[in-house]
Amino acid sequence: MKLRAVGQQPTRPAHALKLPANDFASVFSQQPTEAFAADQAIFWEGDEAKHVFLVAGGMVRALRLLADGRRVIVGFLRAGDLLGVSLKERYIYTVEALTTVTVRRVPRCRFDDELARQPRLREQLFSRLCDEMSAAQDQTVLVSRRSADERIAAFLQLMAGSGAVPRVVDLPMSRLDIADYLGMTIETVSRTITRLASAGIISPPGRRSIEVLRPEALRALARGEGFVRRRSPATPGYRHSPAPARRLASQV
Amino acid sequence: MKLRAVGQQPTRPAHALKLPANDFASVFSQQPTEAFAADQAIFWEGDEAKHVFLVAGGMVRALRLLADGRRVIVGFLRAGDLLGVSLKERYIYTVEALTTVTVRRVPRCRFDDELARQPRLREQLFSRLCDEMSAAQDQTVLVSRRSADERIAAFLQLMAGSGAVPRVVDLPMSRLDIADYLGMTIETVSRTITRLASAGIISPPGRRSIEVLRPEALRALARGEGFVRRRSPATPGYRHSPAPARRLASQV
DNA sequence: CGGATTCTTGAGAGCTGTCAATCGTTGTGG
DNA sequence: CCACAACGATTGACAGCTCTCAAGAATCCG
Repeated sequence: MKLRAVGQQPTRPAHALKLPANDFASVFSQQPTEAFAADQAIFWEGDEAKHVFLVAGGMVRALRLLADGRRVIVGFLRAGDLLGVSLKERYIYTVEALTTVTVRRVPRCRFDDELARQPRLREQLFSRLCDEMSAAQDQTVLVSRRSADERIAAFLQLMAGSGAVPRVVDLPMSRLDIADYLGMTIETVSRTITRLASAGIISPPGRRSIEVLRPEALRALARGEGFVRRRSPATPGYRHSPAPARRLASQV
Repeated sequence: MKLRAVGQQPTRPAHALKLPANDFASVFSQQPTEAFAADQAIFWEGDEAKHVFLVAGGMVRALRLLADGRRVIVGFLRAGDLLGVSLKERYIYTVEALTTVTVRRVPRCRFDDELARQPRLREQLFSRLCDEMSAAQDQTVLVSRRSADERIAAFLQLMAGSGAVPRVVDLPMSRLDIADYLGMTIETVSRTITRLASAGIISPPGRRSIEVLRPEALRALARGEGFVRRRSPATPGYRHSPAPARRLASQV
């Protein structure tokens, strides 16, 4: 099971603040790093979960494959994130290198031992699981109720990280990866990026990076405040689709 | 954090099989039950997570509200499921009674103590968290890549439970709840049920229950095998949308 | 029995997916 | 160093599924 979604800072729960810097790195630090080339699989969904991995560098995608070839990316993970904490016999998703990636691994039983031995490690793990859970639900929300504009905006924010949105956001993944994460097609991803660009919110990007011109506008979009408020929360006139869809361009 | 999705049997991981029947119930058994009427909230997203709850009877919905009133149901939980194991300071979703519900609660710190004291409780919790995670990703997959037919079929299977699909599936929740769980509108939910019914897969239901006439057909639909296989898994001709959409009726 | 609520059904529109062609980049070989 | 193939990304035209809006049926409940 992956831990800590991309873009979330490694927040420690309040009660863990004063602990010694005893984090997962220590469990893995003795292990050699292994390198994977882009698009190489690190493990597959359904494999016996014999190891737990820590991403040391680069970025990976976690995905599930449907019977007919449809693909869903359930997360992008980067340095510091854990892979394969399935706590079941088998991995629940496939993990593939997105860039060149280095990881360290420890046997599952060893990881469990450390957990049993170190209470604060448990706390950290629980905390990460919770973040993870929250991120998974965020993705569900994103994909089930938001427009293409909102999805792309939210995605850019996610990839920008949690701090102040930097001027330039790096996108190590292909359009297909983005599409499979957001539940869209590459064409719609492309069109949406173009639309946001012509609205002046982002700038016509290099292929693998995007410049954010108006962070507030992006944030507003990502939060579903697509320019117009609709009505009072919940109950009577209940809407399902995102926004009365004023054209983006009209707001520049 | 909710645990164990509806419809999943309470599988114990293999290594826990021989443990004494030392499950979460014991932690809660001393606590009095509290009752909630339908539509009453048990706790809200963002509330300080002071308690952990065990559902004793009835069914609840866990949901997230978007700023504009859009609602996403992230799970339906029933007797035996845990509520509010957030492991963070605050609950990450709202929980409301769907039917009349009884729950037991223990203070968060007490729950943590028990966890610290009882390794097998930890194992169980981890196991449940993993199931939960898996269920959350299933929902993402469902909502991001599947047609209305497939979503409803999968939903019915989920509500039917994991055993042999019973003849009659009970649906304690409203169409709106179903819609908000599946990322659709009530109209589409309704139309889809009608369509499945006229295809002879289910029978024109009572409002809150559905009879499954052809479990295999339902299962095939739910698994994305919507009657036609498309092409070889993954790679070249990569499709995003569910199916070449032969009319359902044509297969009766 | 009557009002209110929920669900169903209908007509139409819109957003996103599909198919397809073009553009631009990357990488290879002459 | 340039030509060209291969691939990814963009753009266009069109279709389709689901949403919106609206009205009517069914059910619930007082």
